[in-house]
Amino acid sequence: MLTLRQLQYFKALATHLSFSKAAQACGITQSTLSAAIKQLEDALGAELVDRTGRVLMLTEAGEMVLARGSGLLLEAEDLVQGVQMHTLPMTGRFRFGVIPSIAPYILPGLLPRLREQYPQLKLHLREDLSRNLMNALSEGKLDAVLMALPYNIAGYEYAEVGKDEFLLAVPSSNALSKFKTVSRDKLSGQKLLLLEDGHCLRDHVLSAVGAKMEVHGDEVQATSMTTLVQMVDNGFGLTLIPRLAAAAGVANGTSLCFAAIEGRKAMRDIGVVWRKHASIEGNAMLMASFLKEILGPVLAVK
Amino acid sequence: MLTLRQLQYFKALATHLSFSKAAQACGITQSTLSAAIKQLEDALGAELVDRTGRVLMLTEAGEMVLARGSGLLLEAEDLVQGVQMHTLPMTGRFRFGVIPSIAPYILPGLLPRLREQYPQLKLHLREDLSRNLMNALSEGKLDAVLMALPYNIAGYEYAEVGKDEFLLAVPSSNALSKFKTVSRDKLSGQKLLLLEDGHCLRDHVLSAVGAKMEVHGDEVQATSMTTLVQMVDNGFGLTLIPRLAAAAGVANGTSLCFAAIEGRKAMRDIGVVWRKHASIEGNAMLMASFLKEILGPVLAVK
DNA sequence: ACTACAGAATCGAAAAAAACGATAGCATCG
DNA sequence: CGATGCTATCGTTTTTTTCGATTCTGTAGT
Repeated sequence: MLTLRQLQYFKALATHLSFSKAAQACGITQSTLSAAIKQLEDALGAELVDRTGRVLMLTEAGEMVLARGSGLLLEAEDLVQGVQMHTLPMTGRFRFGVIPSIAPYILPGLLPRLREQYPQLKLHLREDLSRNLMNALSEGKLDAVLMALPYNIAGYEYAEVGKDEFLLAVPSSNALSKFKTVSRDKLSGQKLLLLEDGHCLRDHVLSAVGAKMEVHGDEVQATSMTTLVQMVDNGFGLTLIPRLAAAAGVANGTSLCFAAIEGRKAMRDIGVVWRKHASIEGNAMLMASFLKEILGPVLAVK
Repeated sequence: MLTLRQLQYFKALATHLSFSKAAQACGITQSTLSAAIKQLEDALGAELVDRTGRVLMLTEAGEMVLARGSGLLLEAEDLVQGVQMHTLPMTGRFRFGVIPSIAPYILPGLLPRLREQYPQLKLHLREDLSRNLMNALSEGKLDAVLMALPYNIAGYEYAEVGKDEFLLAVPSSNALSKFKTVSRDKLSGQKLLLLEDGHCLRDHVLSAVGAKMEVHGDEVQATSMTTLVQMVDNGFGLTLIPRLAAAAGVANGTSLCFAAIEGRKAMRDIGVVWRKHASIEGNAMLMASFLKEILGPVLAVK
């Protein structure tokens, strides 16, 4: 008879491609896992792994079982969560991914209030690039992601939290620093500093003003917004800073001046993303509206 | 920890709404089932059944678990089938539903050939009305259904086997019996005999010629095509018989004459239906093409 | 109100399954 | 031709499942 545990073990085996490593990862001995896999193979009437080669390989049937078995495990987990959620919303575990250009500027204000309003919620946080967070989301390793759009979230659910305006960050030495607002034309020829590749903020900033400005190559890519601010402060160029970060004081201790971009607003959408049909949906939406409330004063909520 | 067995037991409980009956149905004792349900409730952290009332009732959470749990069980079963199928097509169990207006006229020719070509296939047959077969299909109690269209099969997969022409069955005493073909106009005023309600053949025949003919009420509804043929033979009226049944000799021993309907062909589509994404798909399609081959000489395969 | 009854919960014992530790088998590689 | 790194297998221990018997509970009938 097929059991979920067998699938779980097999999934680990498929991930580690080693009986011993997989067993270790599952917290059982190799012999137990070996027996479980054999059971599974018996239940299915097919070999799932090819043990002949130098390295372990999944058979065609194995690939099939991995794909559908993973889905089954996800659904099973989701069923449990769904029931728990249904009985008591905003309790239990909530694994929340947040992108680096949001996390540091929102969490300090968020966590205490969240703990106050939903003391039962066990929040797990992970800060990473959008791409990695979305991967984790699809594999069921995260329940929801707080990220910035535009981003391809086809096949996912989305709840907007607010719109985050990009402000031009100018060192006081720069002539532009005396303006409250700056038109895109004035940016022509200015040097634009960006975060390193992979940060969605980089892409969003580029699409907001990139065409007008001179983008530097690899040598001047910052790994964090803090670094970026320092570089701007030292006259390496200009950059755009989300209002969220500016309001959180990312430029404290520098002489940076902020100016709004005139004309078509330069901004990104911030929102919560989760898997379709996931039973965490209730919590995700509650989290989104909670964030909206908190960020209302900061963001230009449309 | 959630297990598939718990879900299985819970599903039985939800069906029978009685611990003892469900246990009996599962082939276990009441105490075992009771314990399993308690385990499940612990794993999910919620009461699933309301034991207080006169009769057992599912809680809201229980309904949820039933719905999603059933899906999970279906998928699990499908996974097993899928792998078995993948390794060896046309082996193992194949639960096949066939409607009454097809089964008797096709099975005698089908079964021997099927056993010859696919000796490994364990065929389970069920003859019932389209509606009941489709219900069984959706609940995972059947793997595929051989039925006649038009019928609402939205959400299912379909492979056509062939087109089955309706022939006018006329007793030799009737003036129409001397024609090889009959136009619809000639049918005006003739009495039309039909199968009892629920048979799709009834609906198909009605839509083929019903407008032209005089349909009798409840008193002359036959419960099987054999009865219907006898009634026609005894002069109670006319009917349409699928070529499939005629070719199989449904009118043997009677003096019935068959005539084709002129003009727009009166016919039904015969095909195999199965659940979308079911791993039985390979077998279902093989079965369909096998049937097409066998029925080719009989049906007017377009 | 008391009793009888039906059905679910509980308990201890028995059976089955899972997990472990140690060891044997089997490739690959130096 | 060992040595090495893995997986399979075996006997034992531990845990889980199941059973049978009993107790408990709520309902209906007297």
